[in-house]
Amino acid sequence: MSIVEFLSSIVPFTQNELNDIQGHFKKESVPKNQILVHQGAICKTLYFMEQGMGRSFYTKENGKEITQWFFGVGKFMTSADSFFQQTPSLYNLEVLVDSVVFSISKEDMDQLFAKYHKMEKLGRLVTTEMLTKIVNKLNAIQFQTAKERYDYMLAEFPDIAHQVPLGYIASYLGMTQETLSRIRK
Amino acid sequence: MSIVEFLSSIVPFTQNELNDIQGHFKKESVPKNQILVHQGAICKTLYFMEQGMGRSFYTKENGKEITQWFFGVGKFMTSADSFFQQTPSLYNLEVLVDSVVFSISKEDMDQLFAKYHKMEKLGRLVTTEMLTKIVNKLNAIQFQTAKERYDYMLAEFPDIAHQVPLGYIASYLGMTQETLSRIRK
DNA sequence: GATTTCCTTTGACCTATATCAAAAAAGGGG
DNA sequence: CCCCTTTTTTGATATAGGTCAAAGGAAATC
Repeated sequence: MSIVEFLSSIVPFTQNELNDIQGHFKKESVPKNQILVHQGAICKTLYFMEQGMGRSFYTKENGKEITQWFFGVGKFMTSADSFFQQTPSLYNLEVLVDSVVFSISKEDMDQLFAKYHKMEKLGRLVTTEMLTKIVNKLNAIQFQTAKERYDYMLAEFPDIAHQVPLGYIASYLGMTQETLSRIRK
Repeated sequence: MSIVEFLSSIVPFTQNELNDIQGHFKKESVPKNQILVHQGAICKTLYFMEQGMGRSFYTKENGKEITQWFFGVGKFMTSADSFFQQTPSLYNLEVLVDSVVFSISKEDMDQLFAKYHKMEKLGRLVTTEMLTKIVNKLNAIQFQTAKERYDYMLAEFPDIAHQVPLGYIASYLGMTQETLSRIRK
């Protein structure tokens, strides 16, 4: 899914607007395992995942990695907090397979928000959708058994669930890899 | 904090705009324990808490109530999902003490979003802030001990933490009332 | 002020999941 | 195709927090 298709699917931009907006995005190929943003750095770029997949994760004091979110095709990938408030990112942003992304800087994005009311609306809608998803995850984590949480994962990220190491999923779901391994049977 | 003060603190509206916007909100006094939205109903109204406090909660099959969020002075109170997507609410919305709210309907809100680019921006910013807070709660729930979670609660809702029944807080934090009681010592 | 209802604490026991350790399986590069 | 690394599975043991039950306190109602 191209960024133009994505934008159009949410808010009805004119062709001219789409051209202008698209001009602010830069298409990039990113090789597997590349880190787009490091924990502690300020995230200056928003990415749209055209092809591939990624995750955000942080490293605990004990060195263990905790996956915080997965990003599939057709999603915006960023450390939302860090990008929008320009504060140090709590997470690393990593591409999990060879991917193609469209990137845009904070300044350009702000410009688009300011220029197009419709873009601001799109921003609001996308943020609302993200909010809903996080609430879903929260409910899963807080009130469901390990087994049910895995089912939630399969439902939320069907395409991703079978393509990443078990440990990534386990930490995303707030359980150990051993537990997840036992559950899958 | 009045709604006008709140709006102005986020986006610089003109006096005319503020007057127009304020005209769409209705001031209401709501008595303690009143339910503003019932689980399963579509939430048609957004509330701004001028005075008082509230919570969202749902009732599990076994009859137990789970608090999902607390709303203090100067916050918007709604079942975000239900309000923005007009889908059945997963939660009840309840006022915990005698309160004063400003209410606005979905239609009026959409009108304001459409009329004022700045309002759309405000919507985006408020949603982003909420997103950040939910992520914080998620981290607390997922990776912290019961003791640390209580500390998070005290930090996030200092004014509310000491004014509501222990059970409300316990379920919000994903633990039993007994556990929370033991922790507080 | 007494009574009833609600809220909080305490105690004994239990269970899901964590931890630690190691074996088994899968995958990738030369 | 083999070796080395990474990932997954399995086993044994430990523990935070849950569950159930009941006693104390507090506070609303009459």
